[in-house]
Amino acid sequence: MGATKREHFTDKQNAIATLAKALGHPARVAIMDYLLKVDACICGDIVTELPLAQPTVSQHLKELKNTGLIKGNIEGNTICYFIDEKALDKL
Amino acid sequence: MGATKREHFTDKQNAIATLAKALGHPARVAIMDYLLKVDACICGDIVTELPLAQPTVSQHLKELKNTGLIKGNIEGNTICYFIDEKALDKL
DNA sequence: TATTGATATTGCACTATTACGATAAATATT
DNA sequence: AATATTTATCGTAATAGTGCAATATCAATA
Repeated sequence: MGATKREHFTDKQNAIATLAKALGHPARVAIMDYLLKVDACICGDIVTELPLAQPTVSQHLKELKNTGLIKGNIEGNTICYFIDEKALDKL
Repeated sequence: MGATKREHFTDKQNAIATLAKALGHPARVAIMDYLLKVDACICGDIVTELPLAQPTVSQHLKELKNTGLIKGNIEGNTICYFIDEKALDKL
């Protein structure tokens, strides 16, 4: 074994667990903190802000995006990330 | 690599992440659900309630206890688990 | 005290997560 | 078009988490 048995739990329990898991890493908490503070920013700012390499940050951003906590707008060369207020309400 | 670089983040960010991580598994959400519903119960009830083997449940209970979300009173042969209201307030 | 019952711990197999260098992809600039 | 800039993806090493059978522990009871 080794994999979480999600199918044995309710949708609501899985939904809460998924949201909680997304915030279960300090880097992702730090990203949310930062986005709350600056309202919206480009990805590069977050990479500068965090003590992690760019690919690692990109990976964390992807996870936050996948759980719907943040969204990203492509603006030419850069990507503007911001918190999805709807998702934030769930918390 | 592979381990979370906790030392690079603030205490608050790590504290939030630790709490969130504890709730980042549906089994642990289910345990909290159950304890909220019945107020307090003995460990065996949780094992019966969950679709997981006893050692696995015991492990999840340990994690919840370690993060301070629940507490356990030894009552003779059994252990009575209940939610720590103080910890719940943090959420 | 031998047995039963409840919970915890150990040991192990398996899967998932974290981190980062290298590199790709795509737009902007020269 | 060539180059620089920004972000994503790939590949991979290291660590962490999940689940369970077997077993240990410890109180209750026969």
